[in-house]
Amino acid sequence: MECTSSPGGIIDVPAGSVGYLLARAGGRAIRDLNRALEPYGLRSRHYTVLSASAARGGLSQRQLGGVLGVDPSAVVALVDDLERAGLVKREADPEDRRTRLVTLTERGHTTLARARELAAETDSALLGPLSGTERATLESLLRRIAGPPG
Amino acid sequence: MECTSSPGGIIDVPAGSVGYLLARAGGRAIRDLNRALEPYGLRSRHYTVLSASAARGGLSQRQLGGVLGVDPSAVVALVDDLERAGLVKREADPEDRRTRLVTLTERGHTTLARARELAAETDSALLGPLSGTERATLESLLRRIAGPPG
DNA sequence: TATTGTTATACTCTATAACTATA
DNA sequence: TATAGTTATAGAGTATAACAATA
Repeated sequence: MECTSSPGGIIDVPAGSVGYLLARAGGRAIRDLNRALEPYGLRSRHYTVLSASAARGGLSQRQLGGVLGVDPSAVVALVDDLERAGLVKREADPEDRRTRLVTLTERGHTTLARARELAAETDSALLGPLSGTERATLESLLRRIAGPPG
Repeated sequence: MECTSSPGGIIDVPAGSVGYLLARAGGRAIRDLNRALEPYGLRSRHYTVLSASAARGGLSQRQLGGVLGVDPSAVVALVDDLERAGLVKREADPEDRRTRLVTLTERGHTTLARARELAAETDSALLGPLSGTERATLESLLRRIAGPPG
């Protein structure tokens, strides 16, 4: 009977453990990023929406949901938050009046830049125990298994 | 403007992306395992409780929470479910009448064995794109960053 | 008829505080 | 007083169905 309080590491990992380790590390990554973004009134989901909108320049909400693997109804709430904070605008699509193109405001771009820094710092803290090449290896392996959204 | 429907892979990953990839892969792992366990009326959290209880043989609920990184109040609900399903028992601790030792029933052991198989299959499916050595590398890297529970 | 955005709803997960019985 | 278990509750995340406007 050793280390029952376990304050230093993972002791009992179920067989079939890689999924468990992924879920645990992923949960930690989200919690850490949420904490870092808290002063800006944002959460990690807002950051991904902001980032995807900037990268594509005027995505519809349906496209946002597809790219990020988020349900369209959830996208509505996230864009609501960002619009209320003045970080994005919903603009009319001249080609289809059903869709609303999400674009970043100037303030949205500056906030995104700051959020990127915070995300990079959070990543560095999480990956602290790993060397540079090990981090690259991990990212490469994760990209191959993370698969499509959903 | 390429692949806006993105049915084949992750296209727009925010900078500071390893955490994002971890969260995405971890979410997928949990969803897949939950789906596999559904016919048994269990979810992934039940499986970890079952597995940890078997490995240590008679853990208190407080210890379970510590080992798994789950809040004690959540442990109560999980053990309630498992006890109702006849998979675990709450036994009196002869040394401290406050604590209740969680142990597996015979049926709990057989169910755990089956759940282990399903978890291993789920892991294999998730890690399908990776070779054996790559899987080992991934697991090793994850163990170093997953850190203590919580 | 199909699709976009939207609302409403529900269930899981997580986290916190407070209560009880024991220590 | 401190701890183990428990209860209640609230928030975030996720998923589904249905509806209005538009295609």
